[in-house]
Amino acid sequence: MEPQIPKGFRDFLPERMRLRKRLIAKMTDIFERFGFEPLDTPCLEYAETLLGKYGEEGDRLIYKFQDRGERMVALRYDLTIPLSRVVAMHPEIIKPFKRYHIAPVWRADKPQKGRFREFYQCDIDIIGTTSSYADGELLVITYTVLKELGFKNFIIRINNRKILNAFAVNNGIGEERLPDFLRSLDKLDKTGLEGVFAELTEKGLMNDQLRTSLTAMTGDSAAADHNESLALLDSIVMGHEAGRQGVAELRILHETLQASNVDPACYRFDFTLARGLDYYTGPIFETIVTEPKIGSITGGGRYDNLIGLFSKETFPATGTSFGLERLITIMEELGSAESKQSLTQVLITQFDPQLMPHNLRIAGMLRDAGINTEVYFSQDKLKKQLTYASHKAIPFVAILGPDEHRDGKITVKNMTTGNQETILQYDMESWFRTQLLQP
RNA sequence: GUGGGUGUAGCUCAGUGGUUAGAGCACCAGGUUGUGGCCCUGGGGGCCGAGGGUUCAAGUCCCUUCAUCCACCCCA
Repeated sequence: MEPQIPKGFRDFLPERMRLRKRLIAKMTDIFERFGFEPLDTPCLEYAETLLGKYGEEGDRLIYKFQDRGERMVALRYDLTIPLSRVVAMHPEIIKPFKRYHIAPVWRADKPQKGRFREFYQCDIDIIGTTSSYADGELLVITYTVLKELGFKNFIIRINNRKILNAFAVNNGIGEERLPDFLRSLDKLDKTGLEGVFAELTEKGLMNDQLRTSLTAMTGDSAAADHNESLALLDSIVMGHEAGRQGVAELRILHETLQASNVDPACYRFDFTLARGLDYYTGPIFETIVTEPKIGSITGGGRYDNLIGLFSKETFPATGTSFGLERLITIMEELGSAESKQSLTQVLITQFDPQLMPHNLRIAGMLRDAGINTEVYFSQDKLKKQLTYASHKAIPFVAILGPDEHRDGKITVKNMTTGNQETILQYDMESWFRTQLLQP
């Protein structure tokens, strides 16, 4: 039969897998540095747990089916709802609860560049505090991760749902039309002000006051100075108490970023950021990269009411998510991806089947010394064995022939330089150690 | 869900309706019976995505279908 892989799903061959593992290790390291702890949950949830949490479009994209007990189950759509369920089921968890979760999620979407049906999210969330310093910390972590991965041209866009609400109220848009309004506003980057006006008109949301306000707002939305941007935001929430509070929260984010030495060029208070999910209640943020056009690479925000859906108590919460596949796509396009070198450090060639026990013994010694070692299994010509090492980019080869064996020696070869020497087996470990330390 | 592009060797792609469908790279073997990369020689590989149609003749034209990529919607 014809081998096939489901549409939108992918195999990760070793070369790519090495990069993925390295990235995940890096993020894990940073998350733990900030005091986050790991969590994992099942890939399957009851459908009712997920449905109705992501809006209409979200429900359509959830993979769902019946299990043998005829219950509707669904593959998780993100990591936030499972987290909410966990927190609601375990009220004893000490707050604030800071957890990270790196795992695949599934969406029955139509695949595209940088978009798949199975993809990894890397989430960090802080449950149980309303402090804006928590939101600020998420942004500092976002910055740290991208910096340490070697990213240069990225901008963290920051806004607050409270400000958007205030703006809508002040400009005659009813609460029930807010999601519609936000969706149109979010397209400003793509379609420009005229495009947004056109779409708002089509939706019947357009009015003169709105036109004036939006024109005024977006005119200098690219204000270089963050204090100016914040002042501008103040002016649009005029007379709206929750809106004022929203700006105050952003001031704390700004304070946090400044005190953490985050490059001011890497973030922006951006009134036009809306984000799709309905459940955000406070600060929202996402990161865009300018070089390869690929959409956002991180996204998140505060969702103080979500966990309440699963519990009598309410839990304030804030979180953000990194798109692993998109980070990788960018790293590959920018050429900062991993070298092709094998993880195997030494290949022990087979000279004579009679000597295999000695090959195995030597391999064991090297492995005990922490050196990744493989033995060649077949009795092929030495030429072929070296070709194998060469093609797999294994940096060192050890040859044990009858001559070496007789003298208790071994021939060791550096495949990069081509140099080789015959040394005592006793000295082998320190020889490799010295060589491996060199760049 | 809507609209476009592309399907020829493992990969990247040539191929004016007209013999037996090609190239580069990759792969295998030999040149070298204890030594990879460079070079030379040779070799294996293809239902030209699938199905139907037009034609004396189809990789090439038409229709259908599938796959894939891109854009929209939405999103990481």
